Parts: sequence; structure tokens; C-alpha cells
Amino acid sequence: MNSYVVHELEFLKELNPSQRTAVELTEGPVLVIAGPGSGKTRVLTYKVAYLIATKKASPMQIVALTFTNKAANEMKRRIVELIGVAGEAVFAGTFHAFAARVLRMFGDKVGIERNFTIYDEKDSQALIKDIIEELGYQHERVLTPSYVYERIERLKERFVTPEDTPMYEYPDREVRNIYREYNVRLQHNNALDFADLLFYAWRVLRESEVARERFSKKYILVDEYQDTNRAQYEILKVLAQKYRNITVVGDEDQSIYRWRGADIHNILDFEKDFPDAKVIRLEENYRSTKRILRVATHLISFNILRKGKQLYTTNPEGDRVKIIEAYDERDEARKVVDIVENAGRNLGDFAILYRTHFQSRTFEEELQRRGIPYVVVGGLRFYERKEVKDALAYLKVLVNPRDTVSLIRVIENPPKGIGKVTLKKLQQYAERHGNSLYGVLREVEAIPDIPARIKGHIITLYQNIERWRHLDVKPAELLDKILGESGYWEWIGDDEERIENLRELIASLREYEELEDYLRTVALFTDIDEWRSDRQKLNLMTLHSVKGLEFPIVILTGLEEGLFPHYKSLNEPEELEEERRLFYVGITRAKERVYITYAMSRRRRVCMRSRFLNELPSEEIDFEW
DNA sequence: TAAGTTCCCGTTTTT
DNA sequence: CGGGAACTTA
Repeated sequence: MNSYVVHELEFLKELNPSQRTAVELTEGPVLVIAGPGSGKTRVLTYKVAYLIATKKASPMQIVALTFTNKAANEMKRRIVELIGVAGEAVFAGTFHAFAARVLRMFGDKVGIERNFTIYDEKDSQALIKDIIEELGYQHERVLTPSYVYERIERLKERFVTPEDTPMYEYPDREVRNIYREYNVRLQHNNALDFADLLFYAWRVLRESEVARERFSKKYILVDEYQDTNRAQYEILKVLAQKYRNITVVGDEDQSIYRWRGADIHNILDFEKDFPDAKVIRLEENYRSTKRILRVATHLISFNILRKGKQLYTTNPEGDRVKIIEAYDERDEARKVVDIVENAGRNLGDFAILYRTHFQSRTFEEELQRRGIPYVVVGGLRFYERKEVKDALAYLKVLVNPRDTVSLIRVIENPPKGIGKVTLKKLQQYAERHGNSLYGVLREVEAIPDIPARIKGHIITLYQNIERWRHLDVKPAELLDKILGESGYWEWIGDDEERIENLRELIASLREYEELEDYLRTVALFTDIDEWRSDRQKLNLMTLHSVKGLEFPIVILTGLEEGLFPHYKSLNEPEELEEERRLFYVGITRAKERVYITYAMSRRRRVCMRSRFLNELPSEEIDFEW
């Protein structure tokens, strides 16, 4: 080994023995079971650096898949830190971003056009809502767009087609009918939903040898493996087929996305799927006090679905966990904010965690009252704001005129003299003539039953869109122009916040030369990706958002039956275990102290303290009434 | 027929 | 508190 390489490998000394083994075991399948705070991101980044430094692979031959953009960016940043700019060439991204890239290059192999639109949950639900009405199901109370969407996505993630959808009980048949029509519409709209991205990418990789060659990386690394769903798992299998060098890192005790299709069995059964897999456990915790670790360990031992692990730390013993009872949610907020104010620490040292978003409101009110600065992480997210979605809809239509969901949004915002009745007529006409809604706008003269005045509005809209489509300007400039010419700026008036959001959107567009690139990226972006810690602000977020983060002091709130565990999880033992894992994730975010609160009544209803509180070791706990 | 207004509903977690 | 349905106005 020459001295250059030896120097490059100095960083290995920063790893403990098991971390180092995980890094140095480069060939064959490796499962790393990584407890909270055990340095799993470190293992992943160092492994990438190691592969490159030892010349086992070029950056191009490595793919690192993560669950969030934030994790991906963080990984990339640390790789570059270790080995320099060469690290930029490593693909580090989410499964969905990876899939979108595969489809951009090879989508035509499975009939996907280059300019496809990605539908987010809301877009998809708008489509589903339409279908429900058309099929006459709008009075079936259970068949809400969100319910149906969820059912369909779960089916898609397991590659179940409408035809193969089983029909056991009541709404199955209806769901199947909607599912069938939903797929047809997506195709007409030249659009893919989240599950489609994974499904079609999988098909491309299976069916096209060229694509498989291009994307079969020599080394595959997967973060948060416990949260992968079936489709993601199948993609991994195809990718790993050739070289079989796959390292997955995860913790079954932190699997909290079952409701979104994550299959904990992917990690529990990894050794069955890859019989020659080496298993490494990272059990030394560098984050929390001994006390916190004991409490967390005791709690999670109530779960059955796990591999089990022995966490330990050389950190100090630490303070006992404090449980605080409140009268109601407002009293809870007061007591929580009291803790924060009296601790004499930076506000950024605290995280207030809750099960559901709506709980943030009471805390926000209290904080505003006392003039304490705070951030709500992942509340109503930037890209889900109405004005942002509207603006993006204009851009989407320009790239993909068949995207009817976006086109309708354009028609409605701001209002253009084309109302519900006319819209229905246009849609029906489109349906009958096998044309897209956009195609019909062009031929509006030929449609009967539409007043001339309204036809005028339609023609104006059509001409505007055509003009915008053929403008040869950069994306940011284009959007600015559209917002002006469509009357959007006027429409929102002096709503400062909306204006600011749109300005921000235009600013984010400036980094892009190509509208298509931008739209594909933006569809897979969320707010948490943007969040940066601020020492002077108190952090408020859900337990799901907090995964992967750590804070000196963590306050877990709303420990009440029906809220946490959430009432929807009470019937299924597996779902109850997931709630417990969520609690576990929350506790293990804390470095120094944990506070837990519950209210005796919430929203004027009496409630019972959470069963999870009885699962904490009483000798580690202080109660306060 | 479009668009503005009011009122009532519910609110898990999110790539 | 925002979104949507139902109602009102033009």
C-alpha cells in the first residue's frame, strides 16, 4: 500500500471495532443493525469513502439510497468532506429520486414519456375524487379520496394490479373499480404517482438490459432499511443481482412507516433473502445517558417483532425521566414552556414532540403569548401551500399539457370565467372524443352548449398557455411572467405571506436552466429537507419528523390513550408495536434529559394516560402532579 | 353560470 | 385553521 492510500485511510481510526468491520466488509451482503445513536450514518459515509480510497470502486459505481432527501444530502456532504469533490459523483438520494432518474433515461422502455408529471398525494386524490363521483360512489361514506388513495398505493407497492386486487369484503370491489380507472387516468394524464415511480423503475430494470447495466452499481448502500417497502426491496434485489455487494443499515426498533407500506420483515428476514449475509450489530450508543438508554430499552422490550439488541454507553448516568400531568392541553402547553424557560439553556437545545400535527397549535399559542421564538418542522409544508401548488401547476401544464389535474388547477386559480358547469362539459366532451382536456380547449368552437362569452375566456386561456409554452426564457423568468399575466399577483392582493412564498419559489427556480429538471426534483422535495437547527429557536415537530435527529432535551407530549398510541392503531397488535417504536424513537433522540407529559382532558374530553407510561421502569422515573 | 361568502367539518404519521 | 360544501349575489 503506498503512502498516499495510507494517508487516505487514516479516517478508519475514528471508528470503533464493529463500525470498522461494517466498513471493511465490502464484498457480499451485509446487514448492519444499528441502534439509536450508534453512528450508522458514519458507517455509511465512511464505507463509501473507503470503497473509493481503496480503489475498489469509482464514485460512479456506488449508489447510496436513503429515505429522505435530508439524509441523502447529509451523507453526500460528509462523503465530500472525507474524500473531496470526487464524492460528488456518488449517487446519494431517495429511492424515489433514483427511480425518477431511471425513468428519465429509460422510461420509454416501459411506455413512459420523457415529460411525465409526478403526482403528489393531493394531485392523486383530486383525480380519485373525480372518479369516485363518476362511478357514483360519493355517498359511500368510507370511500373518501384519502382512504382510497391509501388502499391503492398499498396495492401498487406490492405490484398488485387492479385485476389482481382481492375482494374479501365491502369496499374491496369499489376500490378495485376506482383503482382501475385511476390507472387509466394517470396514463391519459401522462402522470405517475409515488408508487408508480418505484413500480415502473423496477420494470425498467428488469426488462431492459441496457438500463440494468447502466444502473447496476458495483456497491449498493441502503440507509433506514427497516422502512423500505416491498417495491423498494424488489428494486434492491434487481440492482444487487449482478455484484451482490449490498450493505443495508437499519434498526427494526425504529421502523415507523408501516402505515405507508414499509415492511419490517424486509429487515427481519434479510438473512433469509441473503443466506450468506454477514450481520453486524452497532450497540454502543454515543448519544444518550445511561438512564435514557435503560428506559428506552425497557420500553421496547414489550415488542415481540424484533431481533433484540444490547445497547450500552460510556456516557454519564444522567437524570431521571420526568413525567408531568396536566389538566388539559393548555395547561400542558404552559407546563412545557415553563420547563423550557426555567432551564436556562438555548432554545435550540429543546425539542417538543407530539404524535399529530394539530397538537402544535396549543404550543404555538402559548409560545406566541410569551414571545418565545420557535420553529414548527414540517407543519404545512412549503410545496403543499396553495399558492405554491398553483404556481407549479402552471409550469407543469407547460411541460405536460395532458396533465389534467394541473390544468384544472390553472383554470380555477385565479378564476378565469370558466366555472364548474363549463368544466364538466369540457371534460365530458374530452371523454367522448378520446381527447385530453387541453386538446378540447383548442377545439372549443366546435362544442355546443357553451355561451360565446365563456368560449372567449377559454380561447384566451388556451392562447396564453400556448404563448407561455413557446417562450424562450429561463424558468424563473417564465414563472414571474405567468404570475403577472394570469393575474395571479393581483388575485392574492397584499397577502404578504403568499407573495413571499411565491418569491421564494421563483428564487429556487433560478438554479435551474431546464424546467423539466426542476419539476422532477421539486415533486420529491419536502420541508424537513430544508430544516436547519437554530440555537435561538425552540423546535416543535412530530415524532415521525424527529427520526434521525438528536437534542439535549426532549419533551414528549400528549401521552394519552387514543392519541399516543393513536386510536387507529389499537386494534392491530402490529400497529400498536409501531406506536411503541415511535415512543422509543422519541426517547432515544435525547442526549441528556427526557420529559413526558399528558393531559387529563383534551378538547374537552376526558382522557386516560397512555399505557406506554406503565411500560417505563418506575425506578428511573419521577412523577410530578 | 360564475364567483364570492359563510359556515361547518375534522385533524396520524409523509417519501 | 384551512378546505370544502352550501348558499347568495351578480
